[in-house]
Amino acid sequence: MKHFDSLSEILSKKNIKPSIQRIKILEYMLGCNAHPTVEQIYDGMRTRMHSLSKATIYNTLRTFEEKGLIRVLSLDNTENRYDIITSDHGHFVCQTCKRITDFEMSFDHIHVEQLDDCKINQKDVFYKGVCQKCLQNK
Amino acid sequence: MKHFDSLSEILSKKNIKPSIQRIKILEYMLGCNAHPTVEQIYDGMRTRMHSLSKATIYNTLRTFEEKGLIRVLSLDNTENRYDIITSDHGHFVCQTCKRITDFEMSFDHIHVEQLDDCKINQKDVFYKGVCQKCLQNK
DNA sequence: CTTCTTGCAAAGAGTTTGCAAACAA
DNA sequence: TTGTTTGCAAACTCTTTGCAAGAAG
Repeated sequence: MKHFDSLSEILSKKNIKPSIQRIKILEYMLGCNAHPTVEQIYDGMRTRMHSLSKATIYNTLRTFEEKGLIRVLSLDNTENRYDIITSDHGHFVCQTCKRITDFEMSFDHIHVEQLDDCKINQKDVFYKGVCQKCLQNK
Repeated sequence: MKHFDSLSEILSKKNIKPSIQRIKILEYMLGCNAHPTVEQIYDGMRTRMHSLSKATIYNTLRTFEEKGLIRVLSLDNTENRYDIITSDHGHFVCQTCKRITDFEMSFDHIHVEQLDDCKINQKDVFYKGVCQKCLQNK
């Protein structure tokens, strides 16, 4: 199976029609292990795709989110960051360099009795602070 | 000790000069056990305080955040929500009614080795889903 | 007097939307 | 054809900022 086909299949399985733009954006998100902003996606993709509109990126990312392909990280009401959903993990946000690092953690043993009657769709853990690199550069 | 004095003292202890507006906003935040938006604070306070500017609320809340009095919950890049900092707790966000409920949880036993070299200032846990009430109303 | 705070209006940042053209089924 | 997606520009929402007037010490 070719690379391109598999991307296309990921989309189809989620009931997203696989347009070129959507495939390329998915490819970008999978290849990029940061947590890019729309701006970064836009800049990063324009080298290879000349006519791509930010509106399309916004729309595509929203579609992806609705279908459960990505997670939107809204950290401080500035730019959103986007994260391909893989396994359970927490996010560490460096308040200095704004970089986000994933860290492994399982949510299984965090049981909250108080929420037994609610339907829980998503669990997010954010730690905020200063990363090692920025601590050293002070 | 009078009520007003104690509010004023809370601010002074955090090195925030206790202006009328700041005291009133603090009072509102303490009395309100929701997680209000700026709009809600504005509406809620105007009944008792006629000349109050939104800019002042924004500025005050930012000051409060910087001094560690409140926490800003940026959930989806729409309006921010503001939370008086008390003890450790998680937040459950109902995606239907948008209400936020606190739930008790301690972060102590969640140790992440990977982050040992980082300075962690804040830990946030968000669960998102549908609350009991909204599940019933379907 | 000097400094900090308030309130208004304007500016700014990020995101969404309306619509015509392009594309796909 | 018929419906969906794209791309541009304009609109929109929330937040911040500049500045003059006011309050506090």
